[in-house]
Amino acid sequence: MKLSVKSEYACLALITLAEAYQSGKLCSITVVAESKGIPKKYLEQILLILKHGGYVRSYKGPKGGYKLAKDPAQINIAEIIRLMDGALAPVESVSTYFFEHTPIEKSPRLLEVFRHLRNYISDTLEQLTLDKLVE
Amino acid sequence: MKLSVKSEYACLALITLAEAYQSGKLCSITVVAESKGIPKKYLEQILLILKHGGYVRSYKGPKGGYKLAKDPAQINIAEIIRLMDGALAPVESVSTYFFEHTPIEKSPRLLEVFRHLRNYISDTLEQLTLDKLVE
DNA sequence: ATAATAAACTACTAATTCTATAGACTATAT
DNA sequence: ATATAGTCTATAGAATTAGTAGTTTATTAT
Repeated sequence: MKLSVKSEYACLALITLAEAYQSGKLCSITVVAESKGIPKKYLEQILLILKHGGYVRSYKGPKGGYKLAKDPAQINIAEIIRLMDGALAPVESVSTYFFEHTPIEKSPRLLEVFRHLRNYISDTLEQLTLDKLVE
Repeated sequence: MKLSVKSEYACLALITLAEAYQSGKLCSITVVAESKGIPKKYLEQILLILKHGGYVRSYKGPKGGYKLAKDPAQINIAEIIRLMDGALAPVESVSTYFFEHTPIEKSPRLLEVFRHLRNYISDTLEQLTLDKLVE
């Protein structure tokens, strides 16, 4: 019931890019990694996933780097975590994305509570867009 | 951001024992395992942890088995999950139990949201006592 | 007493996941 | 041409998870 470091890194990287969004400037992997204390080679993979997900754009060569592909207000934390870690659900079977049989189904009331928690977390993080996270 | 199977098994086992609580009858590991579809030898370990945690009492020998050590209304799901899986926090650094440095600290606003989620999950599961889960 | 039953305990293993590193390749600005 | 910066694939070490195995201890019934 915890967030992966990978998701945390993804959020931090996007926040960094969101801060640079107004100026239109690019940020290199190195700059992002150093500003947030993220291992550079690991961040590389994370940014690639974000790129394939359509959240960032990249430019090669000197003066190259990354920038957000859309407005910070159009990117929410829920979708980022889902992209990096999979479903947000506290229990797999509560997920709306997959349905796997898990033992907890044997208690409908417990399942109900976890479903509620999933919705709450989901709603909260869907409303949390990058513009609300820039300093 | 998901619950372990171990926690799910623990909750289901306790619900089973809560259902037998009024009658005062004991439930053997075999009975609990079969009624909830839990691997018997794994459940054995889980019940042992619950016993050491003071949640259940056990009796050896023929006619032996397990029963709750306290009233179902005195046992909440939050403490069970903490016992089995550790802190409930969606992010370690939000935990009140340990303080470890995690990357997310670099964004106080994000940390704030996760802290809120932790409290919400915690409060919800602390109010969820076993008596509310019996059929 | 003894056999049967059921919990207690310890050790182990197989698979998966997570975090991170390595290195070769491609594109681009100067 | 060269340096810079992203792309891609592979891999490795550690930790965790879920589950199994086997032996020991206590208790009940015969």
